Amino acid sequence: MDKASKITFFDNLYALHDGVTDPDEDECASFAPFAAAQKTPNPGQGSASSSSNSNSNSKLWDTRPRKRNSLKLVSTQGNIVTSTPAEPREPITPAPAVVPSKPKLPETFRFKYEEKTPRSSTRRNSTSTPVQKSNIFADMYFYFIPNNIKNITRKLKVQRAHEHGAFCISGSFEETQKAVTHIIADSSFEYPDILQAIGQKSLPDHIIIVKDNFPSDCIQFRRILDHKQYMYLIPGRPAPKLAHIPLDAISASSSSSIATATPKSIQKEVIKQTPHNSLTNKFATPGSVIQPHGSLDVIKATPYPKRKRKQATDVITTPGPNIVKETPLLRNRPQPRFTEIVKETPIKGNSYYTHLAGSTPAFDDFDNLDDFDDFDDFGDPDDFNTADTAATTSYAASGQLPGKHQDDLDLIIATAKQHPFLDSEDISEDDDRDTEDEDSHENPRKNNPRTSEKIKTKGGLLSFQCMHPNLAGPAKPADDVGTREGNGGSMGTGEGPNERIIKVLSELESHYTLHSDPFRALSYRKAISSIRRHPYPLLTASAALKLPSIGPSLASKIEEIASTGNLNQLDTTKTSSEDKALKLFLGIYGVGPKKAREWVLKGYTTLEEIREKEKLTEAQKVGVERHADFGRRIPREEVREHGRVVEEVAREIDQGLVLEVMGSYRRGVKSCGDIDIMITKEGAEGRYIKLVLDRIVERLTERGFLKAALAASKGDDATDGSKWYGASQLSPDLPWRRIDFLVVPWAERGAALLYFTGNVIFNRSMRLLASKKGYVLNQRGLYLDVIRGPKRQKLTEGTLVEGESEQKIFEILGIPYRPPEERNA
DNA sequence: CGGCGGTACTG
DNA sequence: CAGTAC
DNA sequence: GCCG
Repeated sequence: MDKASKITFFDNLYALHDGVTDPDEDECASFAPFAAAQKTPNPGQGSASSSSNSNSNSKLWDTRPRKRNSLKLVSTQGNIVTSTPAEPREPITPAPAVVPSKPKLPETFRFKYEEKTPRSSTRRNSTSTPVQKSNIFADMYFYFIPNNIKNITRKLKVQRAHEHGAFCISGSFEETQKAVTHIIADSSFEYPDILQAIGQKSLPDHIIIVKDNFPSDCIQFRRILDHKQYMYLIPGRPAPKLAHIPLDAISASSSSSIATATPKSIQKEVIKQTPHNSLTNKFATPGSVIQPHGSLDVIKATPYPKRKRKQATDVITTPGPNIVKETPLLRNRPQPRFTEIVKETPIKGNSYYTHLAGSTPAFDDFDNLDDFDDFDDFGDPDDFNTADTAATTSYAASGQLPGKHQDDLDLIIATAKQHPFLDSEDISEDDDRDTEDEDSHENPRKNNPRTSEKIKTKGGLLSFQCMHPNLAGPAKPADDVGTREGNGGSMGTGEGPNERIIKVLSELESHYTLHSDPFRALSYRKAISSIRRHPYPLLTASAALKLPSIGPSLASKIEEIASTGNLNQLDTTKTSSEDKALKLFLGIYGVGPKKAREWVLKGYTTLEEIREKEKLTEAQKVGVERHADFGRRIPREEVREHGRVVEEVAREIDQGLVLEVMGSYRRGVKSCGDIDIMITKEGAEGRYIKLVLDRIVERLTERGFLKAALAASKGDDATDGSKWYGASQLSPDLPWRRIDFLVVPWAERGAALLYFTGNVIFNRSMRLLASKKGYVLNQRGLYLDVIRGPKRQKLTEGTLVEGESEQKIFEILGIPYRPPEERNA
């Protein structure tokens, strides 16, 4: 069911650093997303700052929204703006051994708040925000480092920690350290930095030091996670003197000796730790121990716990969100030229190759290839999403776009819009143009009269160019600009007013992509695209909020970037080794997010380790062995040669077979990620063709051309979708190549051709177009009247309108035919 | 709160 | 069915 | 993480 699948899906997800909102699984409706609170306006706030004196050096940070709408605290001058208690309050210095009873916080104990985002409340309805969301951090004393809330992100972290029961201490560490149970360090801090920050030579073992993603992870999973997980560890901290204690033992013992929790937390199996562990409890160091499934063992016996358990397990093992620094983004890559000429395929000599071999993922160096094409024409979710973004965003601000990739797509859309057939449709565009807001909304439903006008002016130009295939070609690969290391704050460089923001968000996006949070990554991509189309510098959250695809969370991040030049969350600029490994493993054919993550958690970092220690599926074996090969681009000429060989053999078997090399080759691109070959025959049944495919494969294998099979259609008469994925090699001195055979019924060859020729972005826009007109376009054909039931289930196949001819599909959709070379969106 | 594309093969 | 690929 |  949906619920189930959702849960399992979220199994994959990581607790995010600052996820301002909790994923909010179904069971925990009680945890209102923080964002909601943030949005809520702040009516009477008069007494708030009634604070006063009390210059105790140390205080608790009370970030908790008091009423149900406060927030937006002001950190006037950077330093701890903390609240000052109205009533003078003793510095908190509980005796170490004594468990401090939870102090009641004075009502007036709070930050100063300020109205900051005027329009905010209109955008999202404000959910009521419980003052205390949970109590998982009860009796924990957090000392944040840096110990201030200058940074909005940190501010939020403090706030959230507090909302979940933690005491967040500010002020001199010296004075408060007896109370401190946890040091929450900014991810950019290493152990020495921390010592320096608090002015200590060393730290007692009982104080837990974790990275600042720890609290948010705990909150997300509503458990105190094991702080010893690598993603929370602070680099450089000396190993504890105590011998390492097996987790099992610990969790066992701890689960029984756990302190009580609030009813709610019990319900949620939140295990609480006792504070001030040290003396009495040396082994069961708080946090260290607490395994989420302390209580899971109980559950184990119940019928359904499988999922639960799994989830819990995942929780423990979830690697922290580490930011990947460089990741080539599609949009930054140079646009391919569509010249047929293949001049010396640019294989950056051996360096590229060896680079790959040297355990760096193949995808790293795409920017270096002077001809770039999407690595994976159809499978890459990124491409998909990018396409989506572009497809739905249209022409806006064409002028400002110095040849970005989306231009092409915009063209398609613009073209479509201009087409007579579509004119009557609701092809909307954006809303008013009064503000700086240059954007079009994604799914606007209104038919703005001015729209057509705009299309004519702006779109007119586009549509003109649309007639000229190579529009996007000359685009200057703007990769240098703004990509430079430039630490400088607002380094605008010629590119755009918000390059810095875009760059930072891009890093986050690739981070989430790497860590298998595809939809969050999608949101980032959309946001980036939106920002990119915004011709003015974004300075405040409220301004950013006005852009489409930018919500509260991103808006606050944008403001932070605009003001500080970067994002605290990103400070970890250094790509962690875990991330590198993750990336490496994800690059292996047959290895996806699950496996890659599992392996990383096991501590593997190289292919060799995997090869030796892991049991692999057949495909994965090939993937590991040929990792370097598969990572390499295939020169167009070589693709052609592969095609030739296959065709030759095919013809020996049946003269009537029709073969076509699809994919990026068909689009005329100079180097391809793989080889896609369609096999069909007029009047032939699917079953026959399938038999033929088997024979072809057989022969090619004998011949030594095909080296390995990765996946193949089931023997039975797979009417359609008969396919064969594998590897081929032209000659012993060349790399193995990924090659796909696709058996297609004659009647569907047009749709198949269209679909498998791509590129993804183009496909996307075609689909979008089709759906706007009430069609469904897929790899089998163009359908009309596909009826979907409630649960998005297809009730009716719909009637096939066209599948044989690409041209006709274009025709029916009402757009001019575009030869493959012009489909490089 | 659910959707974010839709389908097929492997184990 | 989950994981992966296209 | 955003949108309808």
